[in-house]
Amino acid sequence: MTTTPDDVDRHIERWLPVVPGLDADVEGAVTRMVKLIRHLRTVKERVLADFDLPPHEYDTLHALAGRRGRAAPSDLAVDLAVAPASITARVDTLLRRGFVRRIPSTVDRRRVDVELTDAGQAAWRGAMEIQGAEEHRLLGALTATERRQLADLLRRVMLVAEQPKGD
Amino acid sequence: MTTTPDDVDRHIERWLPVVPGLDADVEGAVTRMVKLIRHLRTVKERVLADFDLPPHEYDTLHALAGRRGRAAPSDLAVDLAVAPASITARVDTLLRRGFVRRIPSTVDRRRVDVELTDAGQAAWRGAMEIQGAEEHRLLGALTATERRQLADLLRRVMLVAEQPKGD
DNA sequence: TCAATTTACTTCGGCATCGAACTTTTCGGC
DNA sequence: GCCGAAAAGTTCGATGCCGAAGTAAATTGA
Repeated sequence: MTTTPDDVDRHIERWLPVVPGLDADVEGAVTRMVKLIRHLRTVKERVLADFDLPPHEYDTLHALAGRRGRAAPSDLAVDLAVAPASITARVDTLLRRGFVRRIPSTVDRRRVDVELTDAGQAAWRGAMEIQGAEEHRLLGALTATERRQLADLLRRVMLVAEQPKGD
Repeated sequence: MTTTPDDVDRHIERWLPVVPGLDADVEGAVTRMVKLIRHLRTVKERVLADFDLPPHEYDTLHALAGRRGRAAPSDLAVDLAVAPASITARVDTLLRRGFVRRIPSTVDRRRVDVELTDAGQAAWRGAMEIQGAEEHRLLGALTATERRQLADLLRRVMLVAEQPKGD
């Protein structure tokens, strides 16, 4: 019963007088997700700095690895939820660092696949192996059963988010 | 038992062969948080577009409102987790729209408080009242008890995130 | 009292992002 | 086959952001 309050409990207390209709559980869940994700992003940036990899470059390598080392720019744009123009810029700088190469398609001459080089693969894997340690540290606050519970609750919320509002 | 799989389940299945050591519950929880927050941000942007308010302008008004309509730029920088230089720029444009005014402090002439005007207050409140509807729609997938459960699980994770790693 | 330090904010330069316009190539209907 | 529409990728211009340097004012302490 006597659970320790966190930053978000204080946050909500501070906002209640300003917005009377506030639901502590809804606002609490959403705000905690925002802060947790921001925390993970911050830690990730610190880790990547040691590898001399800006986050957006790492993310691009990561997306490529997820496509088994080869993908079209438009695929990467979708996977990374980023404008196609940004992919062009990212690939340009990764090219200069020798982490990827551009391979013009022979069957469809509009397309130019992007491929991970060995150096790119190595850079990604090196940074990746440290990635996720912080996620496990945080989620280690829960038991295995509770982690499953959390993942399941979030899945049910996700399913609503995936449905367009009009349905 | 036969829960419907969501995008994240497919995401994890796709990544398992690439990263064998993947924990489905940890990765699932984190990825769902990322995607849910992104979804909420997207919807928020759509809502704000109707009010002709770029998100960062709204956020600034929101932070000001949370300080009861008056705050120092440095306070806003902390609340918004943004560089002080960005606050200057944001206040400049809000000034042009008549949503805030700068009030030089009489006691400490380095300080320049930022104050919400009536127009700014109205713009914020107007957009705010629609804000959160989507949060409630998503969290509506759960019962009140489950929402409390979710908030509680996330609080325990938050408490770990708040502690510096060195402890 | 006054010089050194600290604090508050702004200006500046560089980078990443985006939407829109553009080029090239392919596809579809007739 | 051929012409208009669609698609893939790039270029361009504008915007927001940040870190670092700059300015001005207050505080500290000898």
